[in-house]
Amino acid sequence: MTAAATRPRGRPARTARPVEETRGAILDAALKLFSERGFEGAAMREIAGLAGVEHSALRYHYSDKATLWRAALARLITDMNAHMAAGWATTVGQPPLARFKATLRDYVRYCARHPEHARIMVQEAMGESDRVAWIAEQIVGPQHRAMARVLETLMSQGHLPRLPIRNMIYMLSAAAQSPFTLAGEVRHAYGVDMSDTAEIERHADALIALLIRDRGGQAAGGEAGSATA
Amino acid sequence: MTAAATRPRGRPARTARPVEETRGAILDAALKLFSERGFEGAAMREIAGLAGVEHSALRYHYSDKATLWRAALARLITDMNAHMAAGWATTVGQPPLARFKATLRDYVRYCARHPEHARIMVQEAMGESDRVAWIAEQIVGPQHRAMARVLETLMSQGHLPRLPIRNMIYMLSAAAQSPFTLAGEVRHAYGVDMSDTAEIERHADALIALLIRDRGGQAAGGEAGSATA
DNA sequence: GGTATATTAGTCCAGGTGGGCAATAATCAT
DNA sequence: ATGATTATTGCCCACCTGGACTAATATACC
Repeated sequence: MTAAATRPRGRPARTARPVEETRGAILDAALKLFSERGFEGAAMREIAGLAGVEHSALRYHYSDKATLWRAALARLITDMNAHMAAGWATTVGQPPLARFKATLRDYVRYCARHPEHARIMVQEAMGESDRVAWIAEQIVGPQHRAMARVLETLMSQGHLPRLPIRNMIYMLSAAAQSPFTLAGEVRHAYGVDMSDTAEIERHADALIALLIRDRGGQAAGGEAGSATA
Repeated sequence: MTAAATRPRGRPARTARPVEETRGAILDAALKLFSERGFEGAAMREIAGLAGVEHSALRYHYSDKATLWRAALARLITDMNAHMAAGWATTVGQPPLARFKATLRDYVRYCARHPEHARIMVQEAMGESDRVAWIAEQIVGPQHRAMARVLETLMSQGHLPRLPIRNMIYMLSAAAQSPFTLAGEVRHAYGVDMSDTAEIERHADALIALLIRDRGGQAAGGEAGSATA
């Protein structure tokens, strides 16, 4: 793992590895280990090793462990916003219900590719650390405000069951994330690899069928599977 | 905190504190800290302090950190099985759909009172530790087998949308647990205390309304709130 | 060329970690 | 009474932790 230790000392040649790449590698490693072991469980030295740097480099780029954590999460949400915005752009012109379905499918795909996201949320959502407050303010707040508007519209049109918005949001996101957040459990219990494309699309189908009430009645699972794989 | 440190050495007098009580306190503390900080993040000494013992006592009763973890989880599922079985017994004689609804409500109540449960599942479901395998075999397997039978019956009767069972199970449990697992986030983002009884019942109502399709059409939220608070 | 700066590697430290082991006191079996 | 068992604390260890600090060196700027 300590793939470093061979690089010469001093500032590297401009051709060697651009700073952004180093920073990116560090954030990737941080995200992976924070999500697997939690904030306290993840060791700076291990993050450094996974990123191919010496542990002092972490403290050069990010002064603190807490700062590193915040940077890693900030990049995560930047990536998510980009992903969701891109998906949203491809459905422009379609009717609202179709756009919502497509967005749900897109969100499931995001959850499948970034299971760290939900895992970190769960890990931090307890203790009294100021990280919870940071998450609630920076991530949850804006996200939920945006969702609430869409959900209310769809409820009033009868496409979604009329439920308290907050409960709906939590149920919806949890249902989307669950088998990917628990991918290790699924693998052990069922021998199924949730990163498989077919499994991802099947879960998206299931989520849509569970939520959407179109044609005034049961939405059997059949109509899905349409989107590009 | 370290409420111990004053107790004299040697075996305590029979009147002091029965062994079972000590063991129970240790398991309580372990569960709390494992769920808050993860396996690596939770320190044996801190668990001991919370339980009011010296850290060597942990290694006397449970030889290993891993053994302690397993003991804590074993007691957790014992408690859950007892809780669910008790609830199940109170609905004997009622029609299957009513029993299912009551069980859902009961499960939501359990999730609210034991948020550590789901949190530990998420925390462990990743890494390559043998704890995942243990969970999958000891907990997830039996639980899902039991649920699958019930869900299939209800699907064939049209009370639930017909979806792949596995996806249904993961969506259902996640939707039930979510706001309690993330209680800290909810508190910061909405200022709402999810351990409040009214909130618990409201979430149970929402879950039931989301899942159940009775009368062949939309199940609006109204019909719930019936059960005892 | 010289100087400042950016970025790395490596060393050190005080404190915490899980685990090993002996000491001690209450209880139990004989 | 005595010796074994049980339940507990106290202390030791090698190792790991986050962070502070130093040395080294390639680039950028003058």
